[in-house]
Amino acid sequence: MAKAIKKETCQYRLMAGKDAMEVLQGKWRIPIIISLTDEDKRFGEIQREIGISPKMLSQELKALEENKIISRTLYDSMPVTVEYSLTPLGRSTDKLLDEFLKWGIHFRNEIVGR
Amino acid sequence: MAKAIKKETCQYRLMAGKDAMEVLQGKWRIPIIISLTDEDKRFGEIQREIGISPKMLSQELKALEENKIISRTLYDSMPVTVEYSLTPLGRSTDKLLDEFLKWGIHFRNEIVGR
DNA sequence: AGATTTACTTACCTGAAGGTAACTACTTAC
DNA sequence: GTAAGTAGTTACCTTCAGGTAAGTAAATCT
Repeated sequence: MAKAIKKETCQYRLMAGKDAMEVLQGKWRIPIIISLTDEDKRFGEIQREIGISPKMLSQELKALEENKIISRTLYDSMPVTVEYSLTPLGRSTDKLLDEFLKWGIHFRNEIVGR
Repeated sequence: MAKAIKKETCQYRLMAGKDAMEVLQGKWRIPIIISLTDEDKRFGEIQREIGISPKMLSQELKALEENKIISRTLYDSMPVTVEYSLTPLGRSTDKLLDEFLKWGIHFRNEIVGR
């Protein structure tokens, strides 16, 4: 550990939380990952599924690619298609995602649904 | 389900993700919850621990209180102190928090630490 | 009476996040 | 050749999250 932050301390947990948030933060990162959890998808498919503009999608896909969460594959087949898929690191969010969604539903039942 | 979104569909998961993000989003929500996981704390204690300005802390605490994640208790003891603590709903983030932090560490090991 | 501590609030400012609309480039279908 | 679908890019604009700095109010210490 570079800055001598011991495991199990509050400071260590704060650092871990910050690290995770940096990658997953924002309106579109989690939705994109959810969308790609089902199956690999093309640009237009993601766009239609989560209702994002092409500009934002392009921008967020680039960021996720830089962080090795997703990968872009170009198929120079019929009309030239591009497929996005989760990398192993992207797939490693599955347990987190699961708890995240479970809690979202729990919260909705407690608060949103009064 | 008001809008007839079936469970297990992608749209349902997108909704759950959005719900959770709305509450947990931002630079300070997760850090505040982490800070209060250890033990109940006072305004100044949280402030010093996570390095937040009084304005932001006050603002975020109010938002978390409105969402029933934390509760504020006034002790009109010695110099008048205020203690913030997690509600049961706040404590219900424990598994999510755990996976979140685990993943943050995993991500750091994979990417940040090359 | 003056200084310090606790818990805030208020006013102001800046940059990043996100949105809209229009345009590009390539291919295939008609 | 022109329309339609793919996968984006570019320019511009608005909003809001977050930051800084200073002020307030009540009590306690000295």
